[in-house]
Amino acid sequence: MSDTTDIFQRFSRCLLPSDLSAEARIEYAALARVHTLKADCASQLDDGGDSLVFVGDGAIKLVAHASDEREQVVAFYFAEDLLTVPANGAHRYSLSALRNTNFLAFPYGPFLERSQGHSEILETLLNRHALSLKRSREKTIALGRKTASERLASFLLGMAERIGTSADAGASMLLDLPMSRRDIADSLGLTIETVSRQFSLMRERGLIETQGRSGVLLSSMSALKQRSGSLQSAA
Amino acid sequence: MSDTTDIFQRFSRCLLPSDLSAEARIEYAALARVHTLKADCASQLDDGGDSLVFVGDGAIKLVAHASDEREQVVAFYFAEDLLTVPANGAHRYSLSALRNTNFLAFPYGPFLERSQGHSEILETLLNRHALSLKRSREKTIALGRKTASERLASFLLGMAERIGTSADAGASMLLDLPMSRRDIADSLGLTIETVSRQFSLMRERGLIETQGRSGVLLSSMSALKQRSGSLQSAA
DNA sequence: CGACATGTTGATCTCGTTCAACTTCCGTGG
DNA sequence: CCACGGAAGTTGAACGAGATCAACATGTCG
Repeated sequence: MSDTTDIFQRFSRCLLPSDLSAEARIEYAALARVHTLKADCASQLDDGGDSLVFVGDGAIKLVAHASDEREQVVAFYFAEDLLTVPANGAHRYSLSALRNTNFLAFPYGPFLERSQGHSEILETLLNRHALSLKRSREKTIALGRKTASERLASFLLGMAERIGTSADAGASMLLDLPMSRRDIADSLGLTIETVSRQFSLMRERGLIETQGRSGVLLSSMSALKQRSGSLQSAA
Repeated sequence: MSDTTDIFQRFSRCLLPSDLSAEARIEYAALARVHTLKADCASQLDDGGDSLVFVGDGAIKLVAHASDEREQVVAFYFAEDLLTVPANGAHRYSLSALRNTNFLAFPYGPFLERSQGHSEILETLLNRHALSLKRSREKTIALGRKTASERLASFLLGMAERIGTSADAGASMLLDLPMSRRDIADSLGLTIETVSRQFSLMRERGLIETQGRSGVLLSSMSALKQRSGSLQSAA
């Protein structure tokens, strides 16, 4: 879909200041490594340091591997998202593509050095980090204190916000989920069976309709919000 | 302990560049609000936007309130830590002191505006955000995929890193925990009873010794790491 | 020293897991 | 275009880690 120059241009357009010099752009390009990942393929990309990743198109999951074959999906990312992949510490992190995906990876340290004094870039990075942190905290709340059905409701609402297409004036939304039930389970700290059962329950209750493996119609956003275990006032 | 000027000076020393002009410092000071919180007291501090908080001394917890009386401790913070408190969205956030605490609160937006063009400050903020994000992700892994005993082991190791005092050459460490069993439970997504039982189990297994409510001696850091559900190689 | 919060321990229950069988979806090749 | 096969998803039954309910112990502060 995108070739090498396309994706860097997209990055450039999304994240670099419009008045940045051509030389500076070239310096960033020199740091970037283009990755193309087919669906279901994983990428390690630990160069002895953190990585900064810009998603060109497609969809990926950031996975943390705890000790023995236990996987936790830390987050999902889509086109134009920016994320950091930690170097391997207490847990091993990897990126996997949910569908065919192109992304750009920068070594985090050198990227920051190159950005010394470029406030606009730093500010953009800061905002993206803040967004990641906010989402990570929401996830903490879900995993720490919510039931299986609340977690799934929160998940669907979160996905609707990011990749949903709105149907009748926002009362309902349509989702085309790129991730499998296993991915959802690994993201919500549940098993595939529990996720599947919760999908069925929601279907029975008329909250959602499903179409094939990936299509989900959120029939009533407000009802879903009520069942997501969040504050009522935020509905 | 600290008075108003003390805490701003500490902030200034920790986070502002050493070559920053006196005028600029005064501008930051004008944005800051000093808060003094007695142990067990909470502070809302939602001025219609996110807040940036610098902890002068003491210890605080960032708490998210899900719907009905369910609380999740999102993170603990100690002296010289910097954190963001999200404005109320899907969940309501508040800060509570674990012991008497002084902290500085800035409105996030204005702080950033004031920092326009000050790369050093932005970079510092960026690093602090990255640290918060890393910790939040570790927590996600713990809450998503670890057992009660692994969660407690991870928690104790994390606390040792931040507020522990090392005994015999690092093989064991001493902790003076400022938070109650309830706080620990709310942080780990467990109940106080489960946390208490896990403490007892660890004591029986010789992994820790406890002294009163807050004293914990981590007798064997390496054994604890093995039981924390992390990668072996990272031990 | 005494009172009451905080913490511990025990018995029972429950939500989500595990193990297992079955069904549906979807890509592939005839 | 359809039929086949395997992967993904669903459903059921039994189990278990942690929750809940309840009683008791201990630490800390007045």
